[in-house]
Amino acid sequence: MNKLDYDFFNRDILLVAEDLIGKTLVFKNTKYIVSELGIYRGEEDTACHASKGLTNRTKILYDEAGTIYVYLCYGIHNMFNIVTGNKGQPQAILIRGLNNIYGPGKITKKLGIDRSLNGKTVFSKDLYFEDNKKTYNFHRNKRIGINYANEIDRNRLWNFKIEEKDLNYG
DNA sequence: TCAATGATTTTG
DNA sequence: AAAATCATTGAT
Repeated sequence: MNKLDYDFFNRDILLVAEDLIGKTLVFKNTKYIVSELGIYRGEEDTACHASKGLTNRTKILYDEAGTIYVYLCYGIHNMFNIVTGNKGQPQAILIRGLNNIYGPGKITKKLGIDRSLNGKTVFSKDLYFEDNKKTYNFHRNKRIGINYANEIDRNRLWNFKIEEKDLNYG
């Protein structure tokens, strides 16, 4: 019905991110509002894992739109990303907030998402996104945790966030 | 402000 | 083969 399809994700990541913030993630029949996300856009983005080119780890970013990219950060936290854009164009959206839970590692811990989902897609029965026909007010902030990137990329407003007070479920 | 904790990447 | 680097979090 309102399931977000391949064409939705097969666009430039900035367009996808604008539309994905505030949409619903359906994971194992439970619904969550996407309340915060981060954008990592191509080899030119020094904050993006693909800035070092194609490696065994980053090759997943070059895959089809809608592919899931999960990697382990700091040996503890699984990071849940969705690949966007044309195949061969390494872009991914990091899901940083669901409902009032903010923090990419907290989300995957709560939902039980780990690297076994790496390479799967967001077009499955257990995991997909849908349009809830609602609009939310959100803010554009600097990305978090990317001090290793150059100044231009550090200053990009590629973190989108819906404040908790602006969330309404129902 | 700092330790936990391990896959990935580089040779610091 | 060894060291450094992390898209973080929760506890001091």
